[in-house]
Amino acid sequence: MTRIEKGEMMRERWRHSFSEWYNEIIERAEILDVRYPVKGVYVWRPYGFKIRARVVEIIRRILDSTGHEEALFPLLIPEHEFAKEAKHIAGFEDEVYWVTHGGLEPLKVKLALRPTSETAMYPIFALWIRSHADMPLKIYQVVNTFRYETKHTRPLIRLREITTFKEAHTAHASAEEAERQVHEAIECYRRFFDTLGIPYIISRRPDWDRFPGAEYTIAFDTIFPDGRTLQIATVHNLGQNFARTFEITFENPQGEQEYAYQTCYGISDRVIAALLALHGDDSGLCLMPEVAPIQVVIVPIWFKGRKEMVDAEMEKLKDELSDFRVHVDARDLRPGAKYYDWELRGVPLRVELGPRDIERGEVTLVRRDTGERFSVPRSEVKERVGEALREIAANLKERAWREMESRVHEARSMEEIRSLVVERKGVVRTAWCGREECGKSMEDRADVDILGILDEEASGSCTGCSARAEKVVLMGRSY
RNA sequence: GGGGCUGUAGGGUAGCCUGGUCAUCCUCGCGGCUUCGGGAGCCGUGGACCCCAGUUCAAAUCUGGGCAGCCCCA
Repeated sequence: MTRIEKGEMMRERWRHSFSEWYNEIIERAEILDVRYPVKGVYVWRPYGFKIRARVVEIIRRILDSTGHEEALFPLLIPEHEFAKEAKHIAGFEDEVYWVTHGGLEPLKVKLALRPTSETAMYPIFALWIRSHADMPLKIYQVVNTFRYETKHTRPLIRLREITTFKEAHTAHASAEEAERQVHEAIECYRRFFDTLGIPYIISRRPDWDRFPGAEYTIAFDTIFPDGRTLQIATVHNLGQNFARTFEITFENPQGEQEYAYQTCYGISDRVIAALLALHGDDSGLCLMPEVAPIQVVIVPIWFKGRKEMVDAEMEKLKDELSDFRVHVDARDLRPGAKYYDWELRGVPLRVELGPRDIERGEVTLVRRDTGERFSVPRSEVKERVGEALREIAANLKERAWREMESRVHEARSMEEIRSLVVERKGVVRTAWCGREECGKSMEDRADVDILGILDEEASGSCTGCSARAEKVVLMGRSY
C-alpha cells in the first residue's frame, strides 16, 4: 500500500460526515469550548490558543517584514463616524452591535462594536497624513470584531465575535501605488497560506458582492470536504471613497491637496478553521509542524523493573530534541491510550522509547499524517526528527492541494453547474459574458453563487446567455 | 429568510408518548493495588433532569415563554 492510499483510508468520516467531524474534533481536541452560553461566541482553550498564537505570529512576521506596522485601535466607534460612509454602513447596519447605555444612563452618542475598523481608523489617518511624505502608511492590528450574525453560527466559521481579525489598512499617494499594494497584499497572503499548507483559489468578487465602499475586492477561497467554499481572506482596493468621506488629504509634490488612495485587507478566525479542517482525518487533527504546540511527543514504554532505565534515557532524549517543541507524556496511562490522545490533538510526530529500543540503540518514530512507524538510530535522532517534520509539512500541504483541486470542475451548462454543486462535488468553473444581469440570472437558475472572476482568458460562449464569453467564473456554495 | 428536531452528571445516552419506586447504561473524576510495544483489570467512591412561569395531590415527563444547540431548504 502506498503512503497516499494509507492516508486516504483514514479519511472516511472526515470526508463523508464532515460537519459532524468538525464539531466533534474542535471540542475533543480542546481547541474551543463551545458551551459558553451566548450564541456564536466561544472560549479558546489553552491548546487551541497556542495554535492561534502561532498563526498570528506567522502573519505578524510576514506583515512586519513588508513594512507594515502593528497598532491597536479602539473597539468602540461613535455612531457619527460609523455612519459617515453611506455604502459602508448600508452593508453592515443590520449586523452591528450597539452600546446604548453607560450603566443605567442612555448614551448621548451610541457606540458601535467594530464589525471591521475602517471607521475607527480613518478619522485618525486623516490626522496622521498631511503630505505625500507621510505615505505609504501601512498599519495592521489583530483584534476581535463583532457581527450580529443571523444565519447559523459555527465555531471559527460564522462567529458573532471574531476573535482573531488580522486587518491591515494602507494609504498611498497615487492610484498606481495603491494598486501595487493590492498585489503586495495578495503575495503576503499567498506566503501565509503556503506556510500553513492551506490551498486557495484567488478571484475577483463580482461587483454586486464587493466590500461595501470598495472599488473592487479580491478574495481567497478554499474548499471544504463537504464541497462548500470558505472565504479565508479578502483584499480591497478602496480607491478614494473613504478618503473623501473621512477627509484624508495630503499635499502632493506639486503642492496641491489630494485625497489619499487606500487599500485594506484582512483574515479572520476562518484561517484557523481551514487549518484544522483541511489537514485532519478520522483520528482527529493533523497539525502543521509550524503551528503545532507540541511537535514531538515522547511516549515512554515502561516495564516492571525497567521504568528507571527508560526514564533516564527519556530525559537524555528530551535534551537531544530540545530544538523542537517536545513533550514527554509521563502520565500513568497505557501507551495505547496516549497514542490515541495525541493523534486526536494532531501532534505531527511521536517518538516511542522502550527497553527494546534502548537495547538496539534506536528510537521508534510514528508519523501522524501517514501512520508510518519506523526505527532510527539513536545517534541520528535529531536529524531524522527534523527530516520527518519537514516531510510531514510537505505532505500535508500537497495532500490538501490535491484534495481541493479534485473538487474543482469544469461545467458548460446550467444543468451541469447545478448538479455538480447540489451533489456537493465542490465548485465549478464556467464561462460568463460579464454582464451583471446575466450573472445574477445564472445564480438564480443554477441556485449557486458566482464566487468570483478568475484571472484567465475566456473562450467560447457564456453559459448563461450564449453571448461571447469574456470571463471565467467560479461558482459554488459557500459557508 | 423558511421549516424541522433537540436540551437528563465533564462527554455520550435510557426514561418523556401513557405524570407517581432510590432516574438507566457507557464513558469520565477521585483514592488504592497490580499493570504498561495501540484505548488495562479489580475494589471503593463522586457527579445530572437548561431557565422561568403554568396545570396537578404529584412534573425530567404535559402547556406557554426564554436561552442554547443541531439538521434540512431558499
